[in-house]
Amino acid sequence: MGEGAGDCGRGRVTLQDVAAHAGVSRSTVSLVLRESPLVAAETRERVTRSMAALGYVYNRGAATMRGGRTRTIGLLVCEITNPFFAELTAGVDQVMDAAGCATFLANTGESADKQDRVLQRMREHGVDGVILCPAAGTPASLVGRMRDWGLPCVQALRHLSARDGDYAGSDYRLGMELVTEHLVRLGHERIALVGGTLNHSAWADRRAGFAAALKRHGLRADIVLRIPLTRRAGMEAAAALLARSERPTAAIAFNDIVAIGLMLGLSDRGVQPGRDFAVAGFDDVPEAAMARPALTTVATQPFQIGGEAASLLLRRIADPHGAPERVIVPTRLIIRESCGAVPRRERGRAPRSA
Amino acid sequence: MGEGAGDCGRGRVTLQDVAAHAGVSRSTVSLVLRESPLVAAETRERVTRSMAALGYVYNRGAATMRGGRTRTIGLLVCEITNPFFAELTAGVDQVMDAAGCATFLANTGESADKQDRVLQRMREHGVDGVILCPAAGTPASLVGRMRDWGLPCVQALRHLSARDGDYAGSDYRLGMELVTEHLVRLGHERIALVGGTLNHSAWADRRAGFAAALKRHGLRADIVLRIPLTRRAGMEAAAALLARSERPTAAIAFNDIVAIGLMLGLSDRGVQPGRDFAVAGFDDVPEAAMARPALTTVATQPFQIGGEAASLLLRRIADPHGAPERVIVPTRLIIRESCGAVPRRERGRAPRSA
DNA sequence: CGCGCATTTTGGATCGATCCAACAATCGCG
DNA sequence: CGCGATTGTTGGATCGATCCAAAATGCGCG
Repeated sequence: MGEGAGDCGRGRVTLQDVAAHAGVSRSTVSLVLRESPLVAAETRERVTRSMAALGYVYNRGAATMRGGRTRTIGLLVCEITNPFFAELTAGVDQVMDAAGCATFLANTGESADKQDRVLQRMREHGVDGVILCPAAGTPASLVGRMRDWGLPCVQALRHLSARDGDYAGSDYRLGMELVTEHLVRLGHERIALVGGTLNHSAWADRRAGFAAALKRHGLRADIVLRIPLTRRAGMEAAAALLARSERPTAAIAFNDIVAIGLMLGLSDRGVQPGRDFAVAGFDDVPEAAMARPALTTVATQPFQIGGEAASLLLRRIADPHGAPERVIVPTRLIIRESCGAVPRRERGRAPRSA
Repeated sequence: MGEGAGDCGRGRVTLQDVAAHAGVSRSTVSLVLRESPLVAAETRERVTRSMAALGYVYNRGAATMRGGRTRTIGLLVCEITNPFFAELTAGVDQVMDAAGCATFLANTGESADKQDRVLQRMREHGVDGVILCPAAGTPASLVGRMRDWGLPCVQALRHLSARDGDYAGSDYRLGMELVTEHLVRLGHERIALVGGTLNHSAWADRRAGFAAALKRHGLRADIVLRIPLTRRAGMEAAAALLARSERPTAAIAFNDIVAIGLMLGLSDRGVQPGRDFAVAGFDDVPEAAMARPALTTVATQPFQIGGEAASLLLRRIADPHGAPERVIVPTRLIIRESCGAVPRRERGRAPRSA
């Protein structure tokens, strides 16, 4: 069917074909495509009809060659199966879709090697910019290297250097101070921090907030466990916590997943979280409200962070030489049941959260 | 630094520049790039060094124009924040990364409109193919339309027509028969099915399996609830289940998230899942093994499905006119505690699963 | 009518890599 | 030495859209 250009499908309709069909020149069709006010209404109408009739598809690759942008960005996350990164991704997608940009996704799996490889590939594809959740072990020099490449980059959730480059994330430090203060107010003096095995800013910030809050009250921040960030590892960490000589009465986990595992491990050992032991999480994933007891945690709004990171990247692409920005999405302490009763015995049972 | 081509960064190094630096022609550099055996070892060496010295980046867009593939594919998922789709995405990423392809991700949010828009955009970017988890309400004609476009497409998890086009997914029907049989064997006669609000093949298949298994035993499949696929809706569905005149003794949920919500709702109402009421899930997300009681469910291995979908798409791109394939990843019934005791009273407490 | 001016339209050059046919260099061998 | 085969290398044309300077068109007005 149609102009009989090729044999069987790969005969793509070009702007030239549309021009011939509408009886105008390539240039005019190009102007119509880009909604230039220069073309007469009647001509525009005719060309538009020809495009529809031939089933024309814009070839963005060809357009790019003549010096333009690709309207394409890259998103590198550490672990897409982590709901936290999945939410971030959804936020990025929403903003980028609205801006008419397509997003390359790559799951680095915390491997700096894969991250390098993927970044290289995205460069070859000519992405206009990148949103990067740096894998643990990424050298801080990467930011400078990307600047040399002329590739706009927004770091998200984690950053390689405290002052360098664009960044969107939460104030983990403040969030951690909030929960820690909360536990101290409830009377806890021996509070454990249960973190991941990897070193990156999201961990350093949490740890700093934890230490700062305890220090303010003359308490020591010396109970720190480092375990894989899985439900199961959290469950197993309960034993380690209970076995300590000076047994802690509360624990704050790096994230909700670990906190929920921790609660399970505690109750499996006859220690009821929220009554015999306080547990707090971080992130406020949907699961947290549904846990039993419902989990006290710090909301970090990853979807919003994703949206902010995307908007910031679009701004940076439009103005590559602008001053670096750091967008901090506020955290909120969400008080539920899991830190409820300790150390005073509570009256009956804690109220259900809505 | 370097050749001083442009003013401040956008002066990209081209193949021509490399050629000049190495004292050969464009064509030779191009051959080196594509690892042709035609180039002399000494020349190859020299060119390689020049590329490194100038910081050359391959421009895949330009290469594409001359008729080649983009080495780019599109992945359209319904809801990336659903762990099931996130796992699928990770599986796709793994295979595509290994094949040197970049993946455009789009989150359609079950909107056929957004799906159309995104598909169009991906066509403009010249993707070599698409992995599509069709949004609910997608017209079955889409498969044919994509064929007309000459755009290879693998449907994943859901399909628009039972026989048309390439597909990778689980055998939901068989999986559902397995759980249903399991519950019947345990003595249940009034079993509820708790599904989502949307109509698509993943629901139709489950429902068919449920009905078939019950019919084999002369039981009626008439208790079917349709609720949003969230933990909270599952929790609220417990009330509806318990309120029915002929109260069911067991329920199978569309997925684990709903099942876990259901269990919470039941125990909040004093009905202990696994003892007073049997609950089964679907998918086997990590959370299922950690729930209390641990959830009996059907493992569907979304990561593997993603990998299979990606491999199939690569095959289809290599051979666009090959016969359609349907890859079915087997399901497994995972028996844990949540269907334990009913209807006979059980001795003591169910054993903990490892 | 011819000129200036505003409005539309146009063809050639261009982006950066690939394809292809042709060419240069080297070698074996009768 | 001449010829064909083999091995390396090359320049011109090409992909499809955009940029730009220039041309065509229409219109008002002295």
